[in-house]
Amino acid sequence: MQHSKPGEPQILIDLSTAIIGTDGGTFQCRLVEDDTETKAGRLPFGPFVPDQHRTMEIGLRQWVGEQVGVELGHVEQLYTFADRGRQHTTPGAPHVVSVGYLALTNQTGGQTRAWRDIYNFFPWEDWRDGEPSMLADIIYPALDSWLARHAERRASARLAFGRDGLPWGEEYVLERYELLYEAGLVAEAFADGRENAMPTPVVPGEALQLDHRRILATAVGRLRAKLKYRPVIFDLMPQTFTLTQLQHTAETVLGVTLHKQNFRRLVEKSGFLEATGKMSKARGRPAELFKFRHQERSERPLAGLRVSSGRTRSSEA
Amino acid sequence: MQHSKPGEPQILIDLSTAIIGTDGGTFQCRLVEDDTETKAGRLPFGPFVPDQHRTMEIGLRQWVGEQVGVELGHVEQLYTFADRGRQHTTPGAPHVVSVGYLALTNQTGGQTRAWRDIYNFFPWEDWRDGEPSMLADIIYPALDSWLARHAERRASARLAFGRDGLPWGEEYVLERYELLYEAGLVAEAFADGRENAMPTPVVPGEALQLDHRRILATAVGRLRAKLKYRPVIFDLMPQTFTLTQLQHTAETVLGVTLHKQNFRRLVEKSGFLEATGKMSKARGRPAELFKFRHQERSERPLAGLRVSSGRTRSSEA
DNA sequence: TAAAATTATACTCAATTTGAGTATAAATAA
DNA sequence: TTATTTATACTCAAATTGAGTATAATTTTA
Repeated sequence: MQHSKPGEPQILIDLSTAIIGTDGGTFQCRLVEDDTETKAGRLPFGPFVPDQHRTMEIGLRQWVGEQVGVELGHVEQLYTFADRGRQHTTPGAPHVVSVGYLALTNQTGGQTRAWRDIYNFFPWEDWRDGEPSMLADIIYPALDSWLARHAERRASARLAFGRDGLPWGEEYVLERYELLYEAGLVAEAFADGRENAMPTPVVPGEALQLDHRRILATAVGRLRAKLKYRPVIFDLMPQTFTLTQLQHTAETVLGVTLHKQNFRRLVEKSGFLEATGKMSKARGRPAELFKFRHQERSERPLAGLRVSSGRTRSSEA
Repeated sequence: MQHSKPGEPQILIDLSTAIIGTDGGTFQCRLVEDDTETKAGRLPFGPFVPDQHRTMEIGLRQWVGEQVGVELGHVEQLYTFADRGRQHTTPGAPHVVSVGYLALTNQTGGQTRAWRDIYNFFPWEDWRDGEPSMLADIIYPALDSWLARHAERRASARLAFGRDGLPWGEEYVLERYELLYEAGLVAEAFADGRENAMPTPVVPGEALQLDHRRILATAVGRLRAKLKYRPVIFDLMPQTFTLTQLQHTAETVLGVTLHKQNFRRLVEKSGFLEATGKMSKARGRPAELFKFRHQERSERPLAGLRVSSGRTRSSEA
């Protein structure tokens, strides 16, 4: 039939995991600390070794355990990336295919250097204080100039960035990052030797090693989309929490602000919460502490959070 | 770092594509004709050869072109399967990982032996005439007997099959198939040598080679889910079509019947359709022919079809 | 050829959901 | 003790959804 003959170049599969958590109002991703300060960060990753790993998930849990030792909640496969030119490119070396995973955790060490704010890597994704000014100031001009020479990509750009009156779809994180990459506006495009890449990245935002920023973008996009139809948000929460904490977590992930009273209504009606009777002590009126009904996770089929962004934080003030 | 040493077993990546189309009321998948009648069918597939394929999509298009020659519309990656024991298991042979793809087409040769009705493989998924009786007669008793010994899987089974008053979620196609596999109730479980597998498949439904029925289940589940928030249905339609044809296609894919007047309202409001002014000639009152506005595909962000099943076809009669 | 059957399309209407508030309560901070 | 902060309850109009009824334009059949 059509199977590869021996002697053909070896394929190596890397398992890379974007471990995501939140801490107060920050949206965090766990990086590996073993690299020098000067080099770009990286996600925990390692090869899939079929002899040792019965499944890929077993493999990734090994690498996560060895490299960062975070306890994982929800784990899901994201996408398999195999395009040439987005990986280690040592000639003669095996071709590397990377399988990206998303993992959620509720233990974030807010202080550690290893937990980084995800919006460092995608500053244009955080709309909690309104539309980031860098879009109009930097990204749109640069993108438009590239689009002038690539008219065929205009429709994708309009959809991804919500131009011409289209809404900003918070889940199109990957589509936006890939357009910026394609247009040569992010650092990785230069590293990968794209002919049109700018020698200095035009768009603000920190790079990661290899294709790890692409995997992280996939993870954030998937998480934002999933939040709306599955109760995954609870994997990011501590044992008990107030409704405001829950809302802040949702806002942090989605990168938008939500209407407080309607958020409560939605989430209370969903049946996922159980009041503990205890109260939180902070400033202002104490709030009731809730916990997630693990039972219900399998019971209720969908129900999650829909976005209907209230006012922005700035206009609230 | 942690890369695989030379001498470790080779990895081979297979690219397998579920090509899906519809023809009138049937939901079809393209199989390869090269196999003997007695053997189970298979999807077009072949290895990913990095030297020849710049991307996996290029690879899959080659195998599809050579093996079935169908013109593909929308193409999307589904999932990467790597578990041991679900693949060629010749000892010493390279470990096979398969990357499944979904492709949509509007050219289905309804007559050919190669185009098979998808509901042959998943007869429990077709609810257009109401709940298939095999669920109550065969599947639930067998599953319950297995669940008695595997209480930890009960919650998943309730969600997947909509037991105990939960709704039947038409998109959980993969979850249902995998549960049946796990319970040893489908033919592939026996072929893969699961200890608990029944020697004769308990549940009706034709098998496919290798893990191809699993890939097809993933494809159907993804397609059903996607139909609700993206205008992918138009990739299954001919150039022009009536609203009834469009509805039948949606019903065929989703496996449920829909309320006619509300379907019209939804789809007309969506802005994806353009009237051609021409009329179809058939029985009854002629219907207006519409075409899809390709422009709008990128304009409108989401909007698709929500399921709110009307009456079943049987209760309609 | 007229009535029956078939299919398409227009329109209605109540129930529910959503978006955007106002009002009030219970704490801490000035 | 008054202001500030945060939480929670409740309202209300607009939009969407689910489930019809009514009627129009064909073909089939008696």
